[in-house]
Amino acid sequence: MTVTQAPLKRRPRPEGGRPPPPVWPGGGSASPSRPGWRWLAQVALVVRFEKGEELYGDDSRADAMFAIITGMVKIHKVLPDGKRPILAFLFAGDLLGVTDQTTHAVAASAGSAVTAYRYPSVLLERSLHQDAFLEFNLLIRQTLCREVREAREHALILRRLDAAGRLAGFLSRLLARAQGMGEGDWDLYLPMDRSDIAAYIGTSPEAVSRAFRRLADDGVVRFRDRRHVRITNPDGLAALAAGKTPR
Amino acid sequence: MTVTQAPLKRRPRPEGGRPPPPVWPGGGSASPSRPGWRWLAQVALVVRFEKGEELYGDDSRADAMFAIITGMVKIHKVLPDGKRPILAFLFAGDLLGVTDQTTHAVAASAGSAVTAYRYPSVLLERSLHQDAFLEFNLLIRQTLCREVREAREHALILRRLDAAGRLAGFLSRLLARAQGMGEGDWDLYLPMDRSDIAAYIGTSPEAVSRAFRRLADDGVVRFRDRRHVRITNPDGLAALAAGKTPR
DNA sequence: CGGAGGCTTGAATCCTCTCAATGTGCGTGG
DNA sequence: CCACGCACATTGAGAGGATTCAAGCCTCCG
Repeated sequence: MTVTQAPLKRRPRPEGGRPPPPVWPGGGSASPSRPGWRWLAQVALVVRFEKGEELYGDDSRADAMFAIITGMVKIHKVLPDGKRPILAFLFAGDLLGVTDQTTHAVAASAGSAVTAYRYPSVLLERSLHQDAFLEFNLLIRQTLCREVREAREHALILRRLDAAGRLAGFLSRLLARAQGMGEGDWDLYLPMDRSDIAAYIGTSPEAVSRAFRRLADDGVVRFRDRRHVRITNPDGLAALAAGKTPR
Repeated sequence: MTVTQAPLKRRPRPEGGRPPPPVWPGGGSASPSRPGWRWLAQVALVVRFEKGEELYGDDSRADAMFAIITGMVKIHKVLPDGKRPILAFLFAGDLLGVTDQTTHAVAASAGSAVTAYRYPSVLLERSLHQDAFLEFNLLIRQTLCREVREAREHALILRRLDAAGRLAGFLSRLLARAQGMGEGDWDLYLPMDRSDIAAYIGTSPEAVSRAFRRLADDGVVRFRDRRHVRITNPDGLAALAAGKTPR
């Protein structure tokens, strides 16, 4: 982790990254036009992580939370056999590290180069008063509710047994998120590689490859290159995602 | 839903149910000895649901939250094909219906006869002041954090491909919960039937049956009857649950 | 231009799912 | 008190899809 700078009077404007679009930390994908958590900036440090670096580890002390400015973060667990199943992908604008325990139950690592605000809990507790406290609680609640929703959608994806269906569900969520943020219509950038997708939808990279091929053969998607996919048949994707072949 | 009574000056003491033990609504399995949310009782109605009745439906208005006094509640989603995958089981002491949206994203229905406190959001908003508001936020945060943790554990269970492993994971969580509440050591009561378990671990009732048989044959568990199981080899169960055959 | 890593494809094996039928337990009614 | 019936639970057989191991291909970067 690299501490790039301490915030001065104003939040610095992040330079526009290309694939993952920068967004103000607001805790939600739906509302970049939040009242603004200016008070949060008082205790924020801007930090940078290289791809693969850990923001925090499994069972590490929960001494800070983060707001992603640019980049992609993977939430994962480390299993006794060395597997690292991915439980969530987080992007610009997302908050992570929120808990009510003294230790994180999962690990977070940078899926790409990541810049983020870091909010040490100690400083947060000290600096929160009155209105700020109220807004903070609102923010936390929104963040946690979103985490619950996303975890449940993830569970619904994982229930499916056919890899194509799971992949379709995954793409649907990525698409919904991108469109919710005013992104380009049907063009999707995949910030993660095949094995990350596999670790998220609970299958092997080979199965992901085959599922992509199937979707492409069915005319549901079309690849520009390995990381850029265009949804050519949204209804077909939705049908697959909705559970044509659920368990 | 049946409104049994409006709370008077004190929270009524629920008569001791046998299989599912009654617990004060405290929002967590770990802390029945919470400071007590006495102020919550001001707006609470005690309601009763028969087995199968819905506490709230998919996409219904989020106009109240509940605290379970006795019984078991299933959180599920209704899929277009009629399937009703179960996302969570909730028991005495659990809070449900917490959200930051105007509508629930999932449905909740009684898995057994259920008595619960019902807290209409309108009344909650009106009656929360100062200290109560602070405690309320704490309660909400704890509840949501727990939901996130449980949803993630659920996802980890769903990742596994062998039915025995998934069932072991499910039993482990049930056991941890029971023991966390000071329950009998290694005897487990299953408040749900086989198809509910199947709907939760993402498989068919037949597979659940076969997985149970396998666990029994391996000497990991032993059935007294269909609903009472004794963990005869906790280490073996943990080994299976931890991922002997993960994906 | 060369190498390394990621991605894709191929073939054999295993497991689960589905469809059916049988067995068990509980509640009801006679 | 006993017998019946319904719902749940278990068991069986066949087919389909996924996982695994292994090898070849492509792309990107140095």
